Amino acid sequence: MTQKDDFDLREFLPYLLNQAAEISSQSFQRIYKGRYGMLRTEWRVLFHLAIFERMTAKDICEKAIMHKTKVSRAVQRLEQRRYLQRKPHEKDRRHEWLTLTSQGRAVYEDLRAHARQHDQVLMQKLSTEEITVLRRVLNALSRP
Amino acid sequence: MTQKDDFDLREFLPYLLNQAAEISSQSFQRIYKGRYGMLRTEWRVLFHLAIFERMTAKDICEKAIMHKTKVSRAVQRLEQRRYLQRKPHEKDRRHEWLTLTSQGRAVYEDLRAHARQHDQVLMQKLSTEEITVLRRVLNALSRP
DNA sequence: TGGTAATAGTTGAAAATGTAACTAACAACC
DNA sequence: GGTTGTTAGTTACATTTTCAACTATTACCA
Repeated sequence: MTQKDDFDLREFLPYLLNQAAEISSQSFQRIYKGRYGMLRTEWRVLFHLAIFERMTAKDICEKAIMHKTKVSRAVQRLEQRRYLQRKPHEKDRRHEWLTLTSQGRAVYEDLRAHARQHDQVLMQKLSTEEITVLRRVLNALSRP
Repeated sequence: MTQKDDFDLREFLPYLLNQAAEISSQSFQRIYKGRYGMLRTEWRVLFHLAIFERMTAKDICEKAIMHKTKVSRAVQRLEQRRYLQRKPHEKDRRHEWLTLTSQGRAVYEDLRAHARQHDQVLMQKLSTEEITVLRRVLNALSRP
């Protein structure tokens, strides 16, 4: 199994990004899955609602760059677990306001602590400057 | 929809990495899916076989950090399309050597050209130094 | 040697995701 | 005001992925 071709996968950004995303997500996944049986889509929605307090599904789609069916299903599951509530939108009844329940917020706060800790561990592999550059670059690449 | 919590998702690495990986993969996906009806797992296996010439499924699992069932199914589909061949492993008949057919290699070469081009476009958003740092950092984060 | 454990890879069922069609509410235009 | 188009969100179905169980082969070791 010796390398033959000169194309190096380790320089191909979509590949590298996926690999790094996959690996760096795994230990956090064990936490939200293990403690609350949650999926990736679900913690993302939960975090957005905690941070922005009140959003419609559409808002979440845009902020999190998730497809509306993913958001719809994540919202359903979070509602079933009583982590969020839907409230009617007075002006436009096509929308629904979504907010976390106190139970949902408690889950968020627990997960947030783990997220911070998880990030610390990841960042130990990097220098301060690398972290700055990485965040800037990833934000740039995240805009289509 | 105003920000309430002080936790910033745009600093949380697993989130950022996923976002960037997702976005940057999309346009490449259109290529391998559109031209060859391939899945992400499949181009990854194809590329590994092209680069390393001869591998077992296990080798691919390790290099690409993919689960063995994913690899197994990708191999099946690539075999059906006559992009790869299986050959018996003389020493240990639990293994199989996998190699690309000339047809598979042609597909690879086509996709490789698109991959390079795709990477060029992505990198236009970044400075030379940022690219260097990014690659180094992503490689570091890709090791569990 | 024989019996147990480990490994490479496959398969089937369940879970999750993607795609497209759908409903309900609003907007715009005549 | 009624017709047509648009938007938010849901649902149904097909495709993919995950998880656990399975086969076949080799390794270990008493």
